[in-house]
Amino acid sequence: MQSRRPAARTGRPRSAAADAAILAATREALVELGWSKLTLSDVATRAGVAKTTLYRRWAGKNELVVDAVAELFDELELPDRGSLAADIEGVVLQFAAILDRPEAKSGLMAVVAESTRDDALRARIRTSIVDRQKRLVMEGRVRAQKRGELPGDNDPAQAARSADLIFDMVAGAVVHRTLVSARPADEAWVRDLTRLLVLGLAGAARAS
Amino acid sequence: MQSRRPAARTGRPRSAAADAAILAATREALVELGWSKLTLSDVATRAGVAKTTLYRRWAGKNELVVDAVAELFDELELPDRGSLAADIEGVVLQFAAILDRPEAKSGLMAVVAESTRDDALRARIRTSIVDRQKRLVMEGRVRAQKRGELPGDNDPAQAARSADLIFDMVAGAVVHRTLVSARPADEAWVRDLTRLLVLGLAGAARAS
Amino acid sequence: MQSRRPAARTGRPRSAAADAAILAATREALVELGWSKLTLSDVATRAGVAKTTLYRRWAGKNELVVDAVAELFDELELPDRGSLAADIEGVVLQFAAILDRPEAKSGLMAVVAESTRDDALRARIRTSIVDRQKRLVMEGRVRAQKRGELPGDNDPAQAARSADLIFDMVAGAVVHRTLVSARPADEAWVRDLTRLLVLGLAGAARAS
Amino acid sequence: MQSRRPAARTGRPRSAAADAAILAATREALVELGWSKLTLSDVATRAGVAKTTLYRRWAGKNELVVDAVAELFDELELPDRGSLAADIEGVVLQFAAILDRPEAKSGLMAVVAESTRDDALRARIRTSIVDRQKRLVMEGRVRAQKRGELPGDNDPAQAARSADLIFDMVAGAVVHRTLVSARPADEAWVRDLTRLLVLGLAGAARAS
DNA sequence: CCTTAAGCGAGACGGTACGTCAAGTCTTGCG
DNA sequence: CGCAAGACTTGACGTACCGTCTCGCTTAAGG
Repeated sequence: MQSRRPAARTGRPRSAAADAAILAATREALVELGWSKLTLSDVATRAGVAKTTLYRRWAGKNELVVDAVAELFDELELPDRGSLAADIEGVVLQFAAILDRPEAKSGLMAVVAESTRDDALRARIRTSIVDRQKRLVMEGRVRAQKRGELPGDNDPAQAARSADLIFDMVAGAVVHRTLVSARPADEAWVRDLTRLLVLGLAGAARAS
Repeated sequence: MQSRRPAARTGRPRSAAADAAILAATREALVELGWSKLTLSDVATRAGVAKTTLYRRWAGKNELVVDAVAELFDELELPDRGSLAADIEGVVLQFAAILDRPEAKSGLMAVVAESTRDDALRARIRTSIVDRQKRLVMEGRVRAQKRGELPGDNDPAQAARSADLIFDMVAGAVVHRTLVSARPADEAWVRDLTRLLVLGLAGAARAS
Repeated sequence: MQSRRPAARTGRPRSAAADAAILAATREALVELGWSKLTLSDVATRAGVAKTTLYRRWAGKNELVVDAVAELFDELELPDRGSLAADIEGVVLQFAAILDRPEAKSGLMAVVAESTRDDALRARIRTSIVDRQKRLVMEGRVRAQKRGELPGDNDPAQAARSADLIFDMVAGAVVHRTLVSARPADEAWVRDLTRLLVLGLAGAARAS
Repeated sequence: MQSRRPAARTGRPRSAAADAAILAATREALVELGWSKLTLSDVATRAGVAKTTLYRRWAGKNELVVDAVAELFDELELPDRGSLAADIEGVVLQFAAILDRPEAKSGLMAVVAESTRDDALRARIRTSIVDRQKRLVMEGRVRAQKRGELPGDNDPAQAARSADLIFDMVAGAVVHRTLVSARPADEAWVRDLTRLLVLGLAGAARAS
């Protein structure tokens, strides 16, 4: 999660409790203050930790917030609800629920914005957050193929392109709905989204 | 664009040139420095204007950047390319091109992130940027209905919901592709996106 | 009092009332705010006058305050109380009373401090304020000589030196008492001061 | 000299060198710029210190200048020259020499002016500067009494009043001579001042 | 068990930007 | 041309965080 140190074997080991306290304090501060007013001094105080301890483990605000937010997405999973549409609805609702929490709202978009000028940060976001979700898309696709809801992949490259597209559309739609349009991604909306998507996929399967 | 003052007729009038210079300087600074390293002092210097002049017209960094970025979207338009799919492709490519510019990338997501904690800012974003694009969706819908590509609106409320959904999906997908996935929203990708969407709409029209 | 303009005969003449209003407003602001927090904008507002009008007549804060304070000293006079000691006591009490007013306290020392680095300002202070008081010393001396309380001036240069010394001692003592020691220059104190001074002068007269 | 903190034993200790550098830089800036153009930013730069360091130790310009000027008066002492008159002359010349230095001229009167509206500042001036000098008056008085030049104190309250008066007269005269009259408090002038004072004191002793 | 190297808290440090304020100038339109 | 109004440039203000540093103390592993 944080910078790997190459096997320091002597000296006092780092407190494991501090990490958890810091990440929790970060989320708490995100809720209360939002990204732009969050300060590392404040986080350190909340965590009952010195500023130096914090800087020893994270390079700065961006990295810290990525890790703090990433933990929120660990709870995402893909339950088997019996059909492609139901599976999608389930996972999208989970995603929307996470994104509706203020610590995710405030933090996630901000680090994405920062990542437009910081490749290392973008890589960290991808590793810690995005790829974790994309895995769900792949699993859902395989599961739907087993069920016969989607055709098998004749062309693997085409399959990857399709997965990327679906992922951008679904994740993008939820984010846009939640943050830009500022309206809730509730069950009705998710049902409409899923319906449009599944119909599109079905049409594409017929056409190909 | 900035706060309207109710017709002050006495005293020296505000320099109109300064507004343009400031917004241009803001975009320039966004390109070079990105959102988080952009400072109002620097913008003022670039614009050849005093910091106080800047604060007299905008409440802060957020408001300024919204206005600076909003001007980028003024060039969006919906050319008639003969079919719904072609129209969508055309406008999405325009949107993607704007979003690919560094001043838009850096600035837009940052103010969206800020807006999660600032209702006035969100309203400003909506007025200055979002609604301008949504108008294109409405126009495209009407045009497609005239062509017979889409059924007429039996239920206006349902039509609005549908337009909102499409807008969130398309805009969200482009944003997610560009900023999160960090891959270009090029013609091939846009064609795939459009195809999936049009098939979905067609399927929905059949089903209803 | 203010900068002399050499007979402008065309255009709208300057409002004479404005001068008085500005100086009164300056004293009022001195009372309320003190020297360092007094601003020319505020003075202009109080006087119901534009800032430009103020700058057209005074070069800056220092000059304005000198003139505003100088008017306070116009009321000083040397009443004939029948003896040197009584005359001194009378005028010193008057001086102490003026110096006790907050607009004098705040303003006078500040401009004196400024004048250590500004010869023109020092000259203005001397002309407008100091020499007006020193005249009283000279008058008192002559009057005492007429009464036979002091010997005539055999040596005019020595007489001038003596007058200067007395002036510095008396004025300096009152200022120091009032501002530095921050205790009132009341009747008892003035009587002690006068007694010491008159005894000294008498001793000097005997010794020469 | 600055605010006493009650023995903080944790954290990085304050640099002692910084204090000296800041006070020296303040005096240097007073010489070059005078009180009103002295800025704390400039002082910080001269001292090779961050502005925050300066504000951490002094509340503002006034407090800083008081301390910077106070150090100048540390060199004052009362040498035993054998007679009351000679002792007075000696110490007055020292005082005049200090007051003639531009950093004292510029700074001292300004803070006195400010102190008319700031009781804490006046107390600081009194503690750091005034009382240090007044001690010299008391010592001189005792020494003269031992020599038989002045009568013993029958009435202690009267003695204190007398000492206060002498102090205000002498210090006030030197200040007035130097700053208001703007003429040097040289040996001849100091001799005249001392003579008048000693004659007055002698007369008072005879009369009582 | 005892050295020893790192972790740790506290908080001072040099910086940079903030948003505000006052100084003094300039630009309007009105009288 | 005087004047009121108010926008303008300039530059200092005092504050807040940044990320680094210097202390003195604590803590575990390894000799």
